[in-house]
Amino acid sequence: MSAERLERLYRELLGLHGPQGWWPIPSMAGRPGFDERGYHPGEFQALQKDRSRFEVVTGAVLTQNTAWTNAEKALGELRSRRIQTPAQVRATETGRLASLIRSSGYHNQKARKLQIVASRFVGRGALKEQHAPSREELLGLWGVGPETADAILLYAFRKPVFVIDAYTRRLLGRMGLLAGNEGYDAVQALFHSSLPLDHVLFNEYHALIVQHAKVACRARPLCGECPISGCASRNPGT
DNA sequence: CGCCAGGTGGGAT
DNA sequence: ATCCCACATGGC
Repeated sequence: MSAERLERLYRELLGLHGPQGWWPIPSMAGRPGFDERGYHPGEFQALQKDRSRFEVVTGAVLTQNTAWTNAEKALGELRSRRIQTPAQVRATETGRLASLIRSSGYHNQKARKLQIVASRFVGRGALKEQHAPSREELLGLWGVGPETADAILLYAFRKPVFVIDAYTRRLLGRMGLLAGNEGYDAVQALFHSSLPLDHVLFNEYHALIVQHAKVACRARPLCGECPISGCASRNPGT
């Protein structure tokens, strides 16, 4: 079974890269006007948790098919303009929102997506963990596909759902664990049936896959740098 | 310059 | 159901 291979892969990635600590809200430290946590001094503490959670939701949309650094800049723009709550995102004129998140790419589409997603979370308690939306409800929102829905559930609401992305497919494909034509849910089922349903584990595991895909299992793989055992793709090339 | 980046929706087949 | 394409910016 692939369960052992997925368990071993996790241990190897963790040993290789160390804990990743996703979803860290990106640090704005050093930027003018921000304190060491990226917030202006004296911000209302009680709202920080909701803001932080909503920022994770926002980040999940902004990073769609986009380098995280570009999404992070857009998040910084929203933060510096105090557009940090669902109501504030919804109330911002769409064109202005788009210009603020320009660095994330697809900014016109993403501005629209953000306002739709924001609308779902407007209202008291809407961001509380016990009020987490269902996966089906998220998938019903225009602009939210399976990866974004799962990223929101896992990283914002701590639900044990494994996030499948292009990196996951590439890595597992090269390891010989995927044929290549499996759909999203089938790949996810591989993880769900092989591992304990633990949101901390899934959080760290997905982050480790991304890190490994960035430094070794790249589009052009650096197999010489990669000690992962049993990978089928340690080809002669490169 | 070309390729790649933590996808998704819509339209054609 | 499954391909194909538009959507867009920034880093290397």
